[in-house]
Amino acid sequence: METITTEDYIKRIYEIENQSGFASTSSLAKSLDVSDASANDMMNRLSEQRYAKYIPRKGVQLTKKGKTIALKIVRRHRLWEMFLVQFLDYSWDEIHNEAELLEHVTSEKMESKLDSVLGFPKVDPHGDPIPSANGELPKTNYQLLDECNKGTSGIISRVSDKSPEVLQYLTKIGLGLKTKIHVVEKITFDGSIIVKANKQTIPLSQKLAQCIFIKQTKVE
Amino acid sequence: METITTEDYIKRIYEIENQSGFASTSSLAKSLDVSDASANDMMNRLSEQRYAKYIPRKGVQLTKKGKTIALKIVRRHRLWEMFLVQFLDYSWDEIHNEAELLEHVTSEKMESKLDSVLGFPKVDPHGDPIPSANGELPKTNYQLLDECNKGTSGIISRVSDKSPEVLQYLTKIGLGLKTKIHVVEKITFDGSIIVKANKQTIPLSQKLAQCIFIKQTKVE
DNA sequence: ATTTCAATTTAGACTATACTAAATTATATT
DNA sequence: AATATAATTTAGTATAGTCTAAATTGAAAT
Repeated sequence: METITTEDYIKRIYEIENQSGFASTSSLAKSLDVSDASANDMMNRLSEQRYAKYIPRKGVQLTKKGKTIALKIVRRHRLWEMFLVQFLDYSWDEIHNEAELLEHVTSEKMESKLDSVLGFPKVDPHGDPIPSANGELPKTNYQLLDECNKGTSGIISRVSDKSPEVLQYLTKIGLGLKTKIHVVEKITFDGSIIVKANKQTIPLSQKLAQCIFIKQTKVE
Repeated sequence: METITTEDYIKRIYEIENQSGFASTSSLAKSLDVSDASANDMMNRLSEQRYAKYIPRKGVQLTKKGKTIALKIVRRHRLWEMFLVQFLDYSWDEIHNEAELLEHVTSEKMESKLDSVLGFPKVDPHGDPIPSANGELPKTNYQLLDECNKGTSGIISRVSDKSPEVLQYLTKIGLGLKTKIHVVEKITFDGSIIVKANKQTIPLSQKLAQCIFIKQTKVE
């Protein structure tokens, strides 16, 4: 059976692996804020217990067993986030850390009751897809705002950064899920991007534009 | 800061202490299903950290610090139980173990949001009083059914046993919180008690009658 | 007063997780 | 090819929790 710690590692490996194919010792250590030695240790243990395949000096990749756990936890995390927003009146910038704890104390029964009272949602309050009970992840077809050309229109559909600062800032400037935006200008100098939304013209740094996904309505 | 384990010990000490004044090594060990040695160990650690006063060969008693923690956890436990029943459609026999986990991952914010969406409840689904945010326990004035005389009438207001078996059995024979009952007969032979409820005559073992508290409406 | 038995405590060992410091290896640069 | 740098691994140690087995203590019964 998995401990909270191993669940956290597994989930993090899953996330890193999705981005770069392998979770290296140092990426994992940095991401979980532990020493490289600790991460290395855990990689060995996870590999012994067949949650991950360990390729020395390269990193780990989850096995099927590991991936199943990861998706379970991601599912629970996202269901809880929905729940906090819809039933406890939380806002999208306050939920990540709470769900980070709740995800580890969720029974099958609770998971399915949550799912049901929420009306079987497909995405969470940040637009992240919620894996199904049997571990399937709905495919989405979003475009990174940073990669959209001038003239593109779309609807904000996902924000990948979960830090309160970023989410609060977006709220402050009037951007949230479902907001319609239009790319007015791309500044080559610093990669920033100027969009129109809610009848306002808003400049976004490149870094910010790299956290925002839109569903395109018009391609230029 | 408290770990989940120490929180569990503290809560259990609180419960045992309320019943018998002291939590002894063996009572604690038995109740938490650990060895006497482990319980003894923890008693020492809790005492070092000033959660409890340890009287050798006698047992522990919570300090003010310890009692504050205990009440916090009890509060969270009972709020979650309410929540599971009211929002997730759980029944009273399914909630104890779930709340046992949730109570340890509950922030101040979550606690107060729960309290508020529930309408600041005073008791949980088993009739147990919910400590207030500043650690006060509403006083109740209930009578143990086992101690009621023939002729007494009242309303079931609290069930102290939290095991699914007992709670399911009560449900099955038509007894729950708010059920009106009347003591028809007390059998000296085995201590059992015969009550009338929902127009039915129901025999209850002494052991069962010792789990049920009523609010008296008529004393004989 | 002594014995006996149950409860308590101590001793020693194990696991999971973390750390720091040192050693090793791989990669990139000259 | 030789070296410098960065990443990884190993070694050794710490802490919180668990256990079993042995030693101690206290209280009840003879």
